[in-house]
Amino acid sequence: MNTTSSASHGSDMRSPTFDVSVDNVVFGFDGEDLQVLLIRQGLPGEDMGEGRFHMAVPGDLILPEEGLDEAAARILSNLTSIQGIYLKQFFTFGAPDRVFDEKDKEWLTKIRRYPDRRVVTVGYYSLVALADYRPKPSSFASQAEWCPLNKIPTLAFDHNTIIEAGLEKLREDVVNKNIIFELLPEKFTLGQFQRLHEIILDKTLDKRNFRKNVKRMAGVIALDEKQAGVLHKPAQLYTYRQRD
Amino acid sequence: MNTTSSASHGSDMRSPTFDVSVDNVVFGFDGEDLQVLLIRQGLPGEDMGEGRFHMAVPGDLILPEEGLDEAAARILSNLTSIQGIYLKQFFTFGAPDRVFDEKDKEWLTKIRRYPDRRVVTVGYYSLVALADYRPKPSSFASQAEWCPLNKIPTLAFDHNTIIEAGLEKLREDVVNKNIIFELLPEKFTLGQFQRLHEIILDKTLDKRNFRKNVKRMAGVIALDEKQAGVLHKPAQLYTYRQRD
DNA sequence: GAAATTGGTGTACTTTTGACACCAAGTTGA
DNA sequence: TCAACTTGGTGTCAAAAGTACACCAATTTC
Repeated sequence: MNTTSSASHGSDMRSPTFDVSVDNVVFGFDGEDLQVLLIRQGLPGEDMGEGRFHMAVPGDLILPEEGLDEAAARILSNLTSIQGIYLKQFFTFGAPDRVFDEKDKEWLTKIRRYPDRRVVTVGYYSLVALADYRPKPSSFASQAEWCPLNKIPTLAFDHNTIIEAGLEKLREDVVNKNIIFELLPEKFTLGQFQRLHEIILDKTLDKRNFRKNVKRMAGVIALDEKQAGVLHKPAQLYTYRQRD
Repeated sequence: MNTTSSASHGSDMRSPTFDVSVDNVVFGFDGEDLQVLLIRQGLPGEDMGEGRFHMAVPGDLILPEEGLDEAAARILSNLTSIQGIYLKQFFTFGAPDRVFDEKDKEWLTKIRRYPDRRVVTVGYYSLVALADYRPKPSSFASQAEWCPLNKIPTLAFDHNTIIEAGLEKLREDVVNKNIIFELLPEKFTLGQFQRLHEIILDKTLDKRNFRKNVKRMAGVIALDEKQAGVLHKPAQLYTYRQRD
């Protein structure tokens, strides 16, 4: 029984040591495509030749006195200028072999005090309306870029898995919670609204049925305003206000 | 920027140290009530006077080479005799002040090598049909007991919060996934089935409408068998087989 | 055999979902 | 200036799902 340990919150003296990180899958919608924010892994001044470094989802070790949500918000505010962005914890990844690629191990050697230490990472996703918020122009932001969902390359660690899981969770939440408006700009057209649904749910929707549902939706308000500067019939603009 | 750290997976040398644990909210249904498995925190031979120790949800630190699911399964198999129980990760709790009660701190001093180390815990829930599986009679199981959902006392750490969150997740999953059968014995009555729904969803359902829905449900099969030894009209038994 | 308890059944109405086709208002460029 | 292109915008019908509702049946206990 000593070797298998207790189920009553530890009655032996083993003491594994872990790092805990937060990885944040930032989804952005520009009215056309759904994109994910990626970071280039490289130190300033380093040779960034093609294929020498992985891209990764933004993330960091949590600080000693920092909560998880707090860490996720910090990581995000280091990259984008605007605060108050929607953040949601969705899954924790703790496989012992999360780090297996040699490039990733090398990278950890450069930036971590204990590069071999096992890291358990808490996955968050964030939602950003790209029309409203732009990446912060800073030394790190210069390494960040938006990547369309269907063009994501092989990433560092298990980050492809993390994005996939985040997207899956986003899908569920779009159906069950009221979060999709976090991806829409303040003023949006019903075309954009429908396109966003279609991308996230990965299926085409009937235009008339979709609009029928929007009419039934609380909080979606038609504005006295139309799109301008588009090369077709301008669409009416709508906005969303949380109902009480 | 040095003090706030990088968002590209750590470009400084801070190295916080954490323990990572798994806490498992085990739900059991006995045909009447929904119950949660609790553990009495105490070492063998210790004074277990009332109020001297907290109860807690079963949990343990994860082992150095162990995955999260694996840890959750180990914790559970140390308490119940049967394997293959449904397990699901639902949320990770990492507030810096998760341990604040003096009794809890004292307890950690007894069982942990580094009792002051911050612990991030990954919450799982499990589903058990009590008619089929019984707690394992072992030195630890003797400290475990089933507690009805509405009679849960003040628990150790943030375990009341963890149970609440687990129940909330269970609720969602009962609606959206096909998991409720994990709580039902192999043979069950429609009365039990409906009662289980009512407890989990916390609302009463119409009997006739409920049964209409069950008929529409794939995988629920009426058996050629009736309840026996009950003090009222015996009910027909049903079973569930996952459809292909 | 009466009382108590849970099991078991159908119908009518409302709401939601899903399928489906055409004209309108702008732009571009021949 | 008009034809071609592109997206915006609209209604109806049928099927499915949800909701409200009341009575008799089978067993046990006393």
